[in-house]
Amino acid sequence: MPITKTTSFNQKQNALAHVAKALGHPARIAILQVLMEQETCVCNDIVMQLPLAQATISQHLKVLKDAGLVKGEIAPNKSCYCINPEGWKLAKVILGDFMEAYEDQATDLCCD
Amino acid sequence: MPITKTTSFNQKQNALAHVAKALGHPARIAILQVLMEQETCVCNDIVMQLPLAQATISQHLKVLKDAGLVKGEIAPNKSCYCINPEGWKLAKVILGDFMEAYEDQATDLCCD
DNA sequence: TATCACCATCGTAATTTTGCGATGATATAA
DNA sequence: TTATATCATCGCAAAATTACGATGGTGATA
Repeated sequence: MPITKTTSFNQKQNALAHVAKALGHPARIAILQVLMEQETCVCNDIVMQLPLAQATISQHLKVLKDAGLVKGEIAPNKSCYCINPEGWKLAKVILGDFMEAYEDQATDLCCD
Repeated sequence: MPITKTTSFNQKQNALAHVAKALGHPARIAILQVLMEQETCVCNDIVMQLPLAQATISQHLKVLKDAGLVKGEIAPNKSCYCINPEGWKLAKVILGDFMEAYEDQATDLCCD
């Protein structure tokens, strides 16, 4: 595979793709929803609420952490895993800006 | 892999993940940006503007079509590939709703 | 008809993702 | 000290993604 993904595109494109990719799996969406509903940051309720093994959840959480959507203080026993407000806000802006960039002025001009 | 992704999660979660996944690759972002800048729907400028083979672009376009973000009338010669206004709007809502669902009320409560 | 431009699809190879059991590490509770 | 609970990580297997060359199909053009 000659083309190396990350070097061929600019920073914005890579950043956007990175966040979107993290959201690109239903399990990860479900995990985020659990974290949203959770007032306290107590964790591992995730494992109970989802039909996935603990190792799998942990893996998904890592992806979400890498994307900056989640942060976690791994204080064993008093575990803490929650949404990263800064990262979330940034993701919202990045995604929002991109989606807003297209205004459907061409609705009637385009294709059929 | 016992758990079959699509059956274990609800419709909304799958729909969201599906769109996000389509956005989860820099090449696809770049393709959409080309389509956004393109007033006319003339295509294959994409192939010229990106460092990817035609077959690869075509594959990415298929992913974007499946996600409803792009539509294409394959009228040979007078080709037409453009952003799908309806699908785009829907994606914007789906993504937007999800990202808005989290308000950072817990910024100070959470973790550290 | 033969050629050209445009695009989908097939076949293939490398890489990445996904999922899970097993294992280890760490702090608390018994 | 000995469990127990919580979570990360390793190792493995199956599946999906990514990229490309080659091929084929189709409409316009020479």
